[in-house]
Amino acid sequence: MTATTLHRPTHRDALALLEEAFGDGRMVTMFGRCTVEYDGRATSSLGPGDRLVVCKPDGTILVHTDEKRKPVNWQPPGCTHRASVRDGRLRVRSERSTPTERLDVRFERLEQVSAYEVTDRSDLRLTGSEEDLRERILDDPALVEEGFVPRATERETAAGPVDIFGEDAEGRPLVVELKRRRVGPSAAGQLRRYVEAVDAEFPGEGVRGILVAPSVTDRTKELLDEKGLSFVAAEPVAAEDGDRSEGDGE
Amino acid sequence: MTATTLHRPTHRDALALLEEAFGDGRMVTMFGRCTVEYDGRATSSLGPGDRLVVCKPDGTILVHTDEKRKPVNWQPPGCTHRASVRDGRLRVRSERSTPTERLDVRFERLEQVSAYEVTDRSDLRLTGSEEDLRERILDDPALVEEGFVPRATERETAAGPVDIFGEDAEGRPLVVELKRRRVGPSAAGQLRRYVEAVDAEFPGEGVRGILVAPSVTDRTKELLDEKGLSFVAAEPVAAEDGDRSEGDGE
DNA sequence: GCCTGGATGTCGTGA
DNA sequence: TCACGACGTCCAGGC
Repeated sequence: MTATTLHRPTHRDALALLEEAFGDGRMVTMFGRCTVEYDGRATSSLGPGDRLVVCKPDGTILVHTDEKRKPVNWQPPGCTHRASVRDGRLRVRSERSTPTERLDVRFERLEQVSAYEVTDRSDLRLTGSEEDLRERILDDPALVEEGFVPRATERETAAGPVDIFGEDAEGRPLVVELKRRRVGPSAAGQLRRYVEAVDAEFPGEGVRGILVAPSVTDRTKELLDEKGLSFVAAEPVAAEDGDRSEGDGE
Repeated sequence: MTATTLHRPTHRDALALLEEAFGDGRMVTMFGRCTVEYDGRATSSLGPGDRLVVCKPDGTILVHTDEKRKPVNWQPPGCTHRASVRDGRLRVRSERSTPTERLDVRFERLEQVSAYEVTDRSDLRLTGSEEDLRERILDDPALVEEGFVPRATERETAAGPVDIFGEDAEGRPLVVELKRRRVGPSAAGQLRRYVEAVDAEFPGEGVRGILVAPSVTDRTKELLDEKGLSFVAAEPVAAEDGDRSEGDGE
């Protein structure tokens, strides 16, 4: 892990560092007054302003202003970065094909350039996802309803894969759609399509559909009722029973 | 526009710069070996590794590895950043309420800290959006079909606002759903919901629905056909007729 | 504040 | 490669 930084570099010096860093897979940040042109899936133009530009060795480029979580401009992984000096400005160009996309950042003034070497990595562990909800229900199918017997996950249907497919206490086919958080009408439509597809496979068997999520919007509940579908409240992680006090320390 | 940088600072020096920068609204970057803990809408834990951390004055914080476009951890705008030294490590904590979310970044080694002052701004101009497609069609409704007469945009229905509502050459109500790029089955479902809602308003008038997009997937085309809906190919920006030669210069 | 739907969404997975 | 759906989606706009 090292960091190399140039403060108010000449374009020539900045160019040398950029080419070196792009070549040996270092991460780069630039800060300065620049314009940005993008052409690809859409087309955009960003007038002069102060921005932070991040270039990653996997081909990602991010242009950040001092607001918002999303970069104002970017390119996804897989792009090729090149730096050059044109008309007295330092230009960083990032391109890819399929789809054809190009991003040009032109600095009229560069306050700082840094190159960082990344050596240590470690993977993220995340809980609270839809997969956690699925595991929870497979552990305890009664969370959906008494007597529910899961038979398959991601079972293919004409309308796409069903999250959990099984039988209810009466032996009727049961389609379960999972959502990790509060849902809107689209989930009701999704479940309806699945139930119709499965119904076509098991005519006359009275296929049922249940949406499992922490909660649903009012409109969604109406839609479910109209279609003869059900909602069951469940969270991807078991709710805590006690409240925690949270101080500043550890 | 200024940049202040500390190379391999002591935690004490880094803390002083962070507090100063958080206080006067500067953007901050940090690079070093750190762990990250998040708890909020989900829960995650990231073991030690080299990362770039960006703190914005609007309360955004981003933790980037050397891969991917998305930060591995983050907080959205509106959070409060605080820095402190705990157990010999520099800790940056970012919190918000509604929902309650907390992010802790703990540096065991800090290679560099920088604070940037952002003064100049400029807004992004973007073309190729769904709104551009709408304007194109309102300019030339025959792009949808000969004789189409738009009557309203964002017209409210029981299923939500319809992109363009109008009449066909026969005077029948026509619902137009716009998508700026190639679409999947969800768009067919969305259009179907709109058409059903409008059909309930104009019983017996033979309400029609047309999906306008650059292209659709095969499955989506099937779904549209099943429901008696149509697809018309159109791009948000007029396609160029000639090919451009693209050199490296300007 | 909640709800809704677009996005240069990004990202993983499977065919 | 494309299609499809999840995501701590983010985000603007309405109410």
